[in-house]
Amino acid sequence: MDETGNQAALWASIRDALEADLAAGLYAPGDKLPSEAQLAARFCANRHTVRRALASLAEAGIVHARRGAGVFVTARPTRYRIGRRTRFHQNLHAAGLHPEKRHVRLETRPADAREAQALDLAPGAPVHVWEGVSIADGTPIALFRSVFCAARFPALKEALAQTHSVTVALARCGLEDYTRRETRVSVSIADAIKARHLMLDPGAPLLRTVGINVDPQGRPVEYGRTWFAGERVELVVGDE
Amino acid sequence: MDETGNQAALWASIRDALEADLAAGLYAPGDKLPSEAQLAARFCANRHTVRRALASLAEAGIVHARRGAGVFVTARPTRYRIGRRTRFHQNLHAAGLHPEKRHVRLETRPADAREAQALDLAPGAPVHVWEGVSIADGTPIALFRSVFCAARFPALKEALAQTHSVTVALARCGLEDYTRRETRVSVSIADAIKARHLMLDPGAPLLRTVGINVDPQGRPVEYGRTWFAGERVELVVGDE
DNA sequence: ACGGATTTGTGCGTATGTATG
DNA sequence: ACATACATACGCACAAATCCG
Repeated sequence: MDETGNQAALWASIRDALEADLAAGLYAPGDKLPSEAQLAARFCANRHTVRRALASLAEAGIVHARRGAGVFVTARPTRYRIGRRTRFHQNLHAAGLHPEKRHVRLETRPADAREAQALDLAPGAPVHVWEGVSIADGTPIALFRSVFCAARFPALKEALAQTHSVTVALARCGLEDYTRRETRVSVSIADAIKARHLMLDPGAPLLRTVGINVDPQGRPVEYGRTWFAGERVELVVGDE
Repeated sequence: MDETGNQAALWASIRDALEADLAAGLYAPGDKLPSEAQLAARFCANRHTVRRALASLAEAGIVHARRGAGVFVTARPTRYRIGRRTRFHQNLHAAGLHPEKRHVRLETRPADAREAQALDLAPGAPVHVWEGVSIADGTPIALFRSVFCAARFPALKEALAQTHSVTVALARCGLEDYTRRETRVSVSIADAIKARHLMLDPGAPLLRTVGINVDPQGRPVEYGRTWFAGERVELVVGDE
């Protein structure tokens, strides 16, 4: 019988008990659960029965097992909302996290072909490039690279260096508002450099977004690429 | 020198030429490019210069190299738009692809906790579950699992079996219109079963979306989970 | 760098209760 | 009443990955 009827199966009770423990914060995200043998002893059940319960939790993405290591509480992915008004600080602050941005590179250089096309500039036109790591509550969330037209926003580089915020820096340069025209999402694999910045293993899956922010007249102002740590982020679209 | 202004660097020209070839469809996704030596001969440049161009393409995710094998065109043809009006057939048909859905499972069973919560049902309430593979031009794009309230749409199972279309089947059951309330995007890793369905290697990264479609009154009607083949799909959000 | 202990993954065998026809 | 199928539960053994001294 499923859990359809009169009596709950033992494994389902174990799952519920573990789920309650997790909800109560007894085990924090990233923590290792007691070994299957220990759990079997605690619930006075066979290890297979415990495994059935753990499988149910794993299927729901609540825990995940690593052979030889243990069963771990899946770190709650931070929900990152993407839409017409994607703002990093607002986004994470609303989620109760402490957002932070660390500089990796900030320079002015000629645009390459893709950047020029995205920003509707002549190839080789000077652009400000800001690269950094987005951090929430101390753990790196994403690596970003934003490109802006340097001719239109001459003072943007200093503004970014001072404010660490695209929204504020653009406002200082006279742009009151901007919106996201389109975001494309794909997967990519962390190379050695991205892995180091994000504190991941090389080869870890990343969520790659490419977006263009436009001014109220619809002209592109920012060409942004972001690589999110796949295991730490869930993107949310809709319901703006 | 970079492409610092006056004159385009040779490697950039080579990259642009290759990119044009790719855009022209000269090399199809998955194809192997000519060897670096052959390309060097074609462009009358040193192999290092060709490698610089290929590196630029690889960095953009357009090609990827496999040591000892060659440089391959990254298969990322399908841009799949997600938004308030996500419709599989429309979506791919608009992209000039031939969409198709293959049944994997179609059954009625009690809802599990998550499904019940998503659809706002009592736990264990009967739901129709439709699972299948979305195919575009013969290659599998995604694995989907859709859950509907069986009490509200008693005839939906047959309608799905006949029409292979959520939109049409729901219309037959009296629901004229529905919209996507929210979509969550995350990465996951293909297990053996998903890999077989999607014709991928186990361990390949997937784009996982979880979405809820609601009727005009805002009541949830479909709880849909989809696993896209990461290397074959790019999700597009915005500009609806 | 290596070995042994720990932990999860997998397979098989057995037994029992329950729903189905 | 009976056979069958299925989910549940337990036990044992070994493989594979990991951890730690």
